[in-house]
Amino acid sequence: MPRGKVQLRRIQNPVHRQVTFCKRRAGLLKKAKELSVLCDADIGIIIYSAQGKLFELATNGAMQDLIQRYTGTRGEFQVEGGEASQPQEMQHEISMLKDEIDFLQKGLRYMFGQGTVGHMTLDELQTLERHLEIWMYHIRSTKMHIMFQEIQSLKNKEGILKTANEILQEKIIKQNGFFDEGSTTGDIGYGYPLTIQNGIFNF
Amino acid sequence: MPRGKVQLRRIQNPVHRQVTFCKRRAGLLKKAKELSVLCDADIGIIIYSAQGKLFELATNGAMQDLIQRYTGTRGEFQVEGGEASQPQEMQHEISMLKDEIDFLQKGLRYMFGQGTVGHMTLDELQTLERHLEIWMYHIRSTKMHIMFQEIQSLKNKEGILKTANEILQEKIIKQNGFFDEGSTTGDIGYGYPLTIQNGIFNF
DNA sequence: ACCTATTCATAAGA
DNA sequence: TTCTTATGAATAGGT
Repeated sequence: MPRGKVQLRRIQNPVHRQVTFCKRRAGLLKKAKELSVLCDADIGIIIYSAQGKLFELATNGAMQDLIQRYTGTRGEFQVEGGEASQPQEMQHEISMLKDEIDFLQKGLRYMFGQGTVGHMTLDELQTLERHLEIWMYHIRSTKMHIMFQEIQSLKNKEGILKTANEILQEKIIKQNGFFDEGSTTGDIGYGYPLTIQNGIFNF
Repeated sequence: MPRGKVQLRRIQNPVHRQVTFCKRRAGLLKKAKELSVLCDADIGIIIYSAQGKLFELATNGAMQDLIQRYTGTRGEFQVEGGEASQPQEMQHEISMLKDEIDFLQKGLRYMFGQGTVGHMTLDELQTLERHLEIWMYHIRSTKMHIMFQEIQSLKNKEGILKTANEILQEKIIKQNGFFDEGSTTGDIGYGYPLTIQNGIFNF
């Protein structure tokens, strides 16, 4: 909403998520109260945070009444022995999440294989996009690594050459001191130290 | 609110009240769904209109589970042993799986910035995919170009050093020929030509 | 149902 | 946590 639209997905940052939870929860309950008053409705809200904390609202003051009315309305539901269904729900959720992760991996096969992107659903495409990003990341990382190796190798080579060069120059100067005062340095006047720029790029 | 603030009391006009009930009810349920998704909360809402009509929402898909959880939480209903730890472990597993999915999703959002990928059409997504590939291609090309420049620069440097080195060696040999037959070459015996491998990688 | 003028809700930052 | 503020959302009153 404000300061940038928000995505309809689980907020990644836990702190951010918690703050938003507080704010929006307050907003939701406020809206519910308003609706109840304005339109003469009975409203009950039960909120369980991700941490399992309970927040509730019953505009008629008694959630139990509302629940009874609800359970009475839709049949013979009994409040008892709720132990079985809860783990079942969680099992289901775990299964769903694992399926999503599995699909992320399946995406690679899609792309490597005959690339049957044509008949994919919107959801599948979105998932595939995520996978594409990861895939490209790995490829890029590998390439970077190899190129760094090459660069390092060349720099080492450069160092060896420079050292050899210095020794050779010393040798010449030394020899010149003994036997020759001529223009020897002119022959090797390549302008060392080199002025070639290093650090063209940074990572 | 708009077109004049509304009083926080029961709307007198029945037609007006009914319209407002519909609108605000929809808004409330939408907000609840958003809160549920954004903050990973389980939310149940029960609304009885003044006429006794029921409207409900359960973000986890099962209002009855929520009611059971609720009555279990605040009632004296006992949890028989063994089953208690299981849900906690599953909660943890769910959290881990969600984190993993979050991680996979983070990449795309990063690239699209604050992009509103959430509510795009299939065509828009396809276009976006093409743009993504082109974009990545350009980024990669630019990086490759810069790295090639660096490599080329290093190779040039290497060539210059080698040339200088050869000239220096020739000079020494020449000087030795004139004045000294000693073990001059031993001093610069760095093993040229170099044996460092080139072509570690290919593009 | 659809359309604006307004007010409301709230994300981000302090 | 609370306050501020810029901005997206919700919606009251019409059509």
